[in-house]
Amino acid sequence: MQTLDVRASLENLERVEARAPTQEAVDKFARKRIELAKAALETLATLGYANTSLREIAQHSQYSHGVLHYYFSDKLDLITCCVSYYKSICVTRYDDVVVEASSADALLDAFCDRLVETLEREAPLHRLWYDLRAQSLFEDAFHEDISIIDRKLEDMVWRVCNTYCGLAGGHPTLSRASLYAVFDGLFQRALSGYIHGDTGASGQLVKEVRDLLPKLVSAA
Amino acid sequence: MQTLDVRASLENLERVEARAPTQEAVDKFARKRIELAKAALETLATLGYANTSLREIAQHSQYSHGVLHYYFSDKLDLITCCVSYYKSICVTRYDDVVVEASSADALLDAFCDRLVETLEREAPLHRLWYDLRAQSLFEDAFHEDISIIDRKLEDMVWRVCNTYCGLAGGHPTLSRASLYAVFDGLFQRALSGYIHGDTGASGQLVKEVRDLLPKLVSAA
DNA sequence: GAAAAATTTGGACAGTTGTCAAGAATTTGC
DNA sequence: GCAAATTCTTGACAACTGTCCAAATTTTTC
Repeated sequence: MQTLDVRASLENLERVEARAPTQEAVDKFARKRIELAKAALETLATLGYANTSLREIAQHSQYSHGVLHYYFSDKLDLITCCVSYYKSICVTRYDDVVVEASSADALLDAFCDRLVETLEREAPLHRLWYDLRAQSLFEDAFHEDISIIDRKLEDMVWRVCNTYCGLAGGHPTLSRASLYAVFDGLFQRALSGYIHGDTGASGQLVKEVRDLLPKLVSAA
Repeated sequence: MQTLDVRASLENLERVEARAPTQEAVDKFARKRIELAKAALETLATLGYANTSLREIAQHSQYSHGVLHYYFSDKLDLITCCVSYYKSICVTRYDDVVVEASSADALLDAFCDRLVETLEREAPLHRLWYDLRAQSLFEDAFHEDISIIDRKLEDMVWRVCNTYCGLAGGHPTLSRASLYAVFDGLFQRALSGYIHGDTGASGQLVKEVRDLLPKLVSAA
């Protein structure tokens, strides 16, 4: 069992004299955790939290079910790791859209393109997000990680809106919370439509956003 | 087993000659279904969809677990019945607020009061709604019922906003979908805060709504 | 290349799940 | 008040759950 050793070295890293090999072992262990979390995320996104068991997760990875308890102390530990990994994927989705924007219209175009792209290509992952966010209303253990991501998503929306308004020569009329709420809500509706076979869902989302965003900038 | 008989009479109601007693039996059967769905809703709201079993539901009712399969064909049938019952509770929450409003300010006051009241008094029920809406992204069987409620909630928000704007001498600047999205999103955030012990969640929600709604009415 | 450590496997466990059925208890119809 | 239909209880079932562990396998270390 390396688990405890690695954990210990994670906490007492400074006091360990043979740094190099231990550090490497820690990294290796952490890398495997991420690899497994990645596989777990795929299964979770396919089946949903309520219908996903550890055995199912293991079956969709290249390992047996026992290995999960070698790298994770329990199911909660695994899910938490999944959420952390998810964070690293999702919160920077629109960053390049923002920095590369040269005009308000160009930003709006790029933003809509990216919205549709992530909606259609990562639909299962998005629905898992909404699933886990709902779970956090019942399981306190999820709350902290989920709410951190929620704030980061709010920041992301804020950057887009604020940059757009700046390029349009004004500033946002709505609060950060309201801006996040409205875009998240529209996206969630489009996701539901897309998942259930409404082929016009993406187009409708773009139409809504194109109609909405210009209204949210104050007169200069 | 009355189940099949009642089902049949539900479908072939017109062709049954002895109307009175059969109809009564049907009603009785339906009433018991609702009674059980009510109890189930409470358990679901407490534990969440993922953590609620039929035995748990039965334990919090006054019946044994076998009775659930007498009144419901399977778990899905029960949940669906719960969702239908939930609909009858939720979609008229703000109706009297709308019809009794005499001025825009009065409507805004009453709306905020009602928001806080339902947030704090029915928090578990609200989190169940978000939970089940997320489930509908994985289980096709849920989708239809959930999306019907979603539309009714959108209508509800629209009535409030439209009435407010009318009293203020204008009309809403945002689409129905955007209006629902933003209020639902703000409410969801407040719900999360309230559930996790943030005592300022209600106040923050009211502050957001009071700031938001006036901005959503066009110049006459 | 042998000893030691790390990693993986597969089975076992106790508990839970949805579902079903036989019989007891209750209500209904006459 | 009795027979029939109903409602309800109880126990059983097979499958599945998270967790743990001993042994097999692989990798690392010297």
